[in-house]
Amino acid sequence: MHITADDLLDALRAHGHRITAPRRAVCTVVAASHADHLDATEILAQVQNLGASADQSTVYRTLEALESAGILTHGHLGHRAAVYHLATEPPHQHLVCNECGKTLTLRPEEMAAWAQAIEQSTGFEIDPNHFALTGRCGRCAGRPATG
Amino acid sequence: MHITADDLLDALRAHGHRITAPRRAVCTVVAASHADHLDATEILAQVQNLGASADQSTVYRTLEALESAGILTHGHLGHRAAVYHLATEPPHQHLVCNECGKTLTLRPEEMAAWAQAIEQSTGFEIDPNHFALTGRCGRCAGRPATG
DNA sequence: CTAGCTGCAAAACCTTTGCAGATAT
DNA sequence: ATATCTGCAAAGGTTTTGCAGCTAG
Repeated sequence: MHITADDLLDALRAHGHRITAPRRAVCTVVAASHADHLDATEILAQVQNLGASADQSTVYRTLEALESAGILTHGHLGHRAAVYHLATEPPHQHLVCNECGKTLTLRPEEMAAWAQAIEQSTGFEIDPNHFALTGRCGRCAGRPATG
Repeated sequence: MHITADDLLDALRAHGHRITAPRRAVCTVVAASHADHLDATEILAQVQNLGASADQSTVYRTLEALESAGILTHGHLGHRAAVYHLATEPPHQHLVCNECGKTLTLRPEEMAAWAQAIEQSTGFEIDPNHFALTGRCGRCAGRPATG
């Protein structure tokens, strides 16, 4: 089951944050965008689409509150603004093509073996959500996928 | 052998760029920092340490010229400014610890098998230089390296 | 000579911050 | 009642851009 706006509001409450109209709107947008990767500007735009009003700084502060409640995280897809996703989404590594800008997502299984090998040899525990890897997609590299 | 400032200047010339005093200075700094990862501000500072003068915008424009000549690349280590390194350095993936900020470097062999697996299943050709991966280092995760 | 480079200054971009007034609890 | 939140406006840091003049080739 997907997280709802109320779940997010509950998480805020549980962490001692207050519930206000702008926060309700941001939570509604974030809950509705569970699978997308919206940046703060896009979140603001959708809040306004809802007929609500909020300042950009309020959006950032609300997103920060959600992150501090452990229910939201942000990551970086290339040079654009940070994108936000629910912490309950399965962790996934993004691959962004330098040439055409296309983003693909690596499933956890495709990361796991490698991440574990790194972890064993270096002790380093990779957080796949935070930064995308860049390179060239199959089309741009002229090397179509075999799978 | 390492690349010298003259090699960099030759590369610029070969790509139809002109050689000027600020460019000589930037190339000297970049050649001298072959193993480091300097950002544009640090490069400017070192240019000035050399007694040369250059505007920040000239530094950026020179770095861009070197990149367009294919001899320099930049990458992102977390949220700081972009860092530059010679394209002739062996490709290496950086791992940056979210907690203590420590950066470690993965040797090409540690990337290769995984990168090839990704490439075969998705066609995507990973450029390991561009973005660091984040996570927690062994010390911060309380999980010391075994190798 | 002239295309390309320079410094300066200003803008763009994303994000954070200071503040005085408003509001949830 | 009061700690927290809000909007506004301004600043932060990095990078880009416009421009008039300078300079390498």
